[in-house]
Amino acid sequence: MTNGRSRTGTATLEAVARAAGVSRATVSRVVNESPRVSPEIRMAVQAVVEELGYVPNRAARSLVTHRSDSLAVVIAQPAGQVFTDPFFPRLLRGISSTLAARDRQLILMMPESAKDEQRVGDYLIAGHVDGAMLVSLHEDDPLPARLASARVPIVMVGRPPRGSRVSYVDVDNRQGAQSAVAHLIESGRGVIATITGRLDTAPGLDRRAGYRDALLDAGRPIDPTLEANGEFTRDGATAAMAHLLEVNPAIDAVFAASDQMAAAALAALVAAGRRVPTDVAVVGFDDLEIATTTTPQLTSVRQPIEELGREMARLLLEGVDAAELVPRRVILATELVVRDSSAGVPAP
Amino acid sequence: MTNGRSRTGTATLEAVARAAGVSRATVSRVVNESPRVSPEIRMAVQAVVEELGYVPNRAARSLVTHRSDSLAVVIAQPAGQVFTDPFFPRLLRGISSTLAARDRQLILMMPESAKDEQRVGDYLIAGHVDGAMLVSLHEDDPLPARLASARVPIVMVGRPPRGSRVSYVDVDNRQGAQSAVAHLIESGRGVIATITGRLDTAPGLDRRAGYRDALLDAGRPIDPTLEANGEFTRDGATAAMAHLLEVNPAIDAVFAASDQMAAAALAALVAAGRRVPTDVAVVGFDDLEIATTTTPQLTSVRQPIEELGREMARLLLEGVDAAELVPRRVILATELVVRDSSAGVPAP
DNA sequence: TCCGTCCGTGAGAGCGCTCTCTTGACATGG
DNA sequence: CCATGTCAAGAGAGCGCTCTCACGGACGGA
Repeated sequence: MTNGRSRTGTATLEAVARAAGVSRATVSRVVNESPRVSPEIRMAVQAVVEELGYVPNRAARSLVTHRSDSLAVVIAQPAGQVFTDPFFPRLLRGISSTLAARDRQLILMMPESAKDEQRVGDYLIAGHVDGAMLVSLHEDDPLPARLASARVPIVMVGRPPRGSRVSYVDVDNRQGAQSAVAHLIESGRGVIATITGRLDTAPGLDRRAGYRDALLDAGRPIDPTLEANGEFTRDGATAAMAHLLEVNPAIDAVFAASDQMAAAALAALVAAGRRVPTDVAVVGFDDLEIATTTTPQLTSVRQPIEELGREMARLLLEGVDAAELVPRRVILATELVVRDSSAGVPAP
Repeated sequence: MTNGRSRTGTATLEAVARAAGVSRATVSRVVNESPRVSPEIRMAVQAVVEELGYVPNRAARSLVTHRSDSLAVVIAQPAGQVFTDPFFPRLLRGISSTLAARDRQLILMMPESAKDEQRVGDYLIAGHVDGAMLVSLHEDDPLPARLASARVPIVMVGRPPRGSRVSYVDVDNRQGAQSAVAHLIESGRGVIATITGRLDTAPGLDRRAGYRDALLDAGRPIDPTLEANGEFTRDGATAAMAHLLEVNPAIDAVFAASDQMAAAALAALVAAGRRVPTDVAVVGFDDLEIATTTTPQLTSVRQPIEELGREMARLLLEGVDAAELVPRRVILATELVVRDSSAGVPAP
């Protein structure tokens, strides 16, 4: 103790062993739930552990097992980008809940520069953690490959680009979009447009694909003039909506690939004199808070974000225990939340 | 290695010492930047360290130093409560940046139940971390006291209740509110109301106090009928606004203790046929995204959240190194961001 | 009854590091 | 010239744990 303050929890294996009249090894077995201990001794030792408030020293354990029992979460947010929605907290919560249940530590790393990220890589490769969860890396980030070649188990969130061989967890963007558009079709909408997200991202592409799926499923044609790129931004969506109305005034429904864009589209529609949902129905994606603050409230596709986190952690723990690194993936279903913006049937 | 996979970074102090032809102790001195090493030997050892890619084993170091070089962040979000704003990510980012710069690890813990929190406490007290940052605990949470009595250095965010003797970092809510209201006064508003937050919270009280300060500073009286409790909720603010208009129809400005409430108040004003900002000016607090999505955009008080995080980490690191636990506090200034909702001068 | 087997338990090594103590080289002062 | 001081460097103990191996008693079959 360099600072002169004492810590509790000072009980050691040795102390417990002495108090219980057994050897260190036996206490270790009890603590680690080895079956090779007789019931009586187990009970006796557990009692002493309880009494002394013994907590294993992770450092000592780690030193010999070469396991740290801690997993890293790397959130590499592109420089300066703001956190505009509660995605990260919810994801972290999911991850945290799984790790806590398995008695693992969550080490959070948020590199802000390329240099930071280099350091993060060094750290992870040095074996200080048993594995890492990678969130929100840009497409050409070298970290996944670096970790993979150092044989550090990793799990990513979101479908990785270029079919790289890593484990990942994702939301079923395609099916989510499909169900949203199917809902519009079922509720009687005739001319359904979409405002797509950035088409160099997996969600952007997948959500457009889901939109097309739904149309084709219903035997309708794909009309390129009903698709406009909103770049996942508010301004992009405003422009896209205006463009769509101009090219195709008969539009009576819009599926936007994000709630942000849906909100902007809604405003643009109102500005253009359309009534929502009477004249035009609007559906978003993500089910953020903004979906409930617009008038009317937005129908949207809800993502199971906490579960995404839980699955990431679970997958990673499996990977850590596995003898070999076999890439695995988990795709989670979404849920359509119907609100006023898609209610009613269009006027005849 | 239980899983048969090898790790890099296997170089040990011993290996470096052998390669450099010195003793382990000398390498240790070089690595830990002890001045008691001759320049030549230092250089030689550093070269070998570089060459072998040696990275100290934290577990081994921790075992002898009784320091973990890791700090916990405990986010105890009241059960089920949603994360509606980007406060946590930004705070974490600030914390992370300071810790990374000092080569410390950030261990994130998000207890979801009382049982979880008990475990978190056990963990922290067991000495696995050098200190803890506590975020968003409810007022009667036993954790701070528990940690304090176990002599675990802690720092909290937000003024703690009942003048307890812990270090904390906070935003100057009072001054922030004061500047917002002063701005309304300066721009010619005559009857300024406030929608307060929950008055059992420090921010709720402090922001109301700031509102009153500004009025008194301008030589105006405090009129209780101009204060209505919005409970920090949208619905509460809607009701509060309606009530204020009823009691005092001459209102030409409203200071709401949060952007959420300001947005609701704005909607209520519009619904009541008032023009914003022509008839009534509206100012919020927090400067969340919502402040820029309303029409007109909201003037608001911006909090330096990243800096809050940085200060927390800095304060905690100081506390860890200190010989004694002396509670310290840091109060950060806010910044008024003027937008359209408070523009112009009221109609005569 | 004797031997082989099984299994609960203990002894002891050693994980990689820090830190105290010791050693020895060299400079300085009486 | 020797006592003394200074300082770089090494030797070695030991942090708290796990894990292998050895041991000894119980048990079953011949």
